[in-house]
Amino acid sequence: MNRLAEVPPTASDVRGNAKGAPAHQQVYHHLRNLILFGELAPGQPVTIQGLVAQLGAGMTPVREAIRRLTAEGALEFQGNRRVSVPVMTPAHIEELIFARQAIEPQLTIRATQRATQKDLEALAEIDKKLDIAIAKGDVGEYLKENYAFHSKLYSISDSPILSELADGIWLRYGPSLRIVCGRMGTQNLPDQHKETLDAMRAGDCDRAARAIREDVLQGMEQMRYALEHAD
Amino acid sequence: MNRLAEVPPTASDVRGNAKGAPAHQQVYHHLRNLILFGELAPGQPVTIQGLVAQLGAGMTPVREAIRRLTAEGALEFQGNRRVSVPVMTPAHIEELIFARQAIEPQLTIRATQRATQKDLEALAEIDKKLDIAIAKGDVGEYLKENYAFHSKLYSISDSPILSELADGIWLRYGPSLRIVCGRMGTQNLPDQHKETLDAMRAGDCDRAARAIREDVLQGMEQMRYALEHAD
DNA sequence: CAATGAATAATTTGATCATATTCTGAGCAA
DNA sequence: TTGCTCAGAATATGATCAAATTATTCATTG
Repeated sequence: MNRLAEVPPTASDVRGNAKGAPAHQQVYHHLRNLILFGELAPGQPVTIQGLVAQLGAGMTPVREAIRRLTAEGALEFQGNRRVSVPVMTPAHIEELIFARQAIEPQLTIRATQRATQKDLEALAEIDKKLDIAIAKGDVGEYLKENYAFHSKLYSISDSPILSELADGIWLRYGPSLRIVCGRMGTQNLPDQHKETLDAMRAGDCDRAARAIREDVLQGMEQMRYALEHAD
Repeated sequence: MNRLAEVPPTASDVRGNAKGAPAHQQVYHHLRNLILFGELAPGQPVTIQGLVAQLGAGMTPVREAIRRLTAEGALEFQGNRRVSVPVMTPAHIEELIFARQAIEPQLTIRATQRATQKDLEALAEIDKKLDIAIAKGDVGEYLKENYAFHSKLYSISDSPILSELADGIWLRYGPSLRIVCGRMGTQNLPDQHKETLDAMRAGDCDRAARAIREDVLQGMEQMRYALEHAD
């Protein structure tokens, strides 16, 4: 008993996977969301047997999910065969800043070229929810909607490889982002989304790219600053 | 019997891992090299049981290795639960070109800043072997040494995240690169390595970055051309 | 006598495998 | 064409083995 499929949806309501999906995918998505939205703290060890107990899944699916996340950089080997959530260092942030500002503007350009009316409306919708989350000071909701905005942008761009890269990068700073936001609240958060949307509506690739680049840089610099003044 | 550890080294001589490493890592590295150096053709299906038989490993390690490579984009799910080596499309190349020319120059800049005399000598050594391989028309050797050169550059840069990204990208076009080189031989291959080395010796970051960018672009454009005139 | 620390026992966790179950797609019958 | 059956392949499980960490013991020393 207590299989994953039988767990009540409230406990393990995992977004982004069908009910009938293979267990290893469900575990993967569950764990991924945990990491992406900061449910797991940096440095926290992730044990196979712990997840087996927590999710009511078998060892093999859990194992595979962990390998996958490890390959994506969302988890890291600790030399001895344990895995844990990576801790962010200034050097890591440096690299992530470069990678994001190199990739995301390009995705935005492509998205601008391909966006339909429907796409723009969907983005606007997400951005509205984001504003509400900020106004309410709801950090968890902010993280989800902010990710949703960028993620939607990726999917519009119709660039699977670059999207995957961007997604992978996002996964790497999820845990730390949560910590930073938790400390600073939702005020002073970057939001160049409206400028981005305006530019996209006008079909102005370069302006949209610049806006996203600005959004990315502001967010990352803020995170860097917060982490440097943490300990 | 017939465990991985007991197989004679000739059969499954897997580079880049210690003897005592866990089986899933050994399988991973083995399969990775197979893909990286074009032993597996694009489109070719990769079955779990096939690898179990071929490598003399158990199912679980093979399974994990496949998940990891899939996460890295070196293999892809085919919807139904088959896995195969991805085929390169013009759209994919487009994305890979952008990603490489965005990331590798930055890695080169960092490598130039950090390179010791020893590092430069190691690079020169690899480049010499590369020249020999080209002269001999040995495609397999060319692929290995060319990868070795860039890989060494990554490691000098001391930028783990960007290096991992670059490595992942490399993994995606390995199979196709093999095909292209097999068809065209080793003539007319790009080699801005000497220019890169010169610039690095002089500590000229920008010149080194430009040289690598040129190297990358030449190689990728050649591949694009070859693939477009393939079918 | 208390404190330290090396040696070892106990426990936790990871790695692997054999096996049972489920799923897919090809071949065949209606 | 549509539906059914079945072989083969993927998925999942729990048992077993191995490694590593933690706890404990006990002799030695200040």
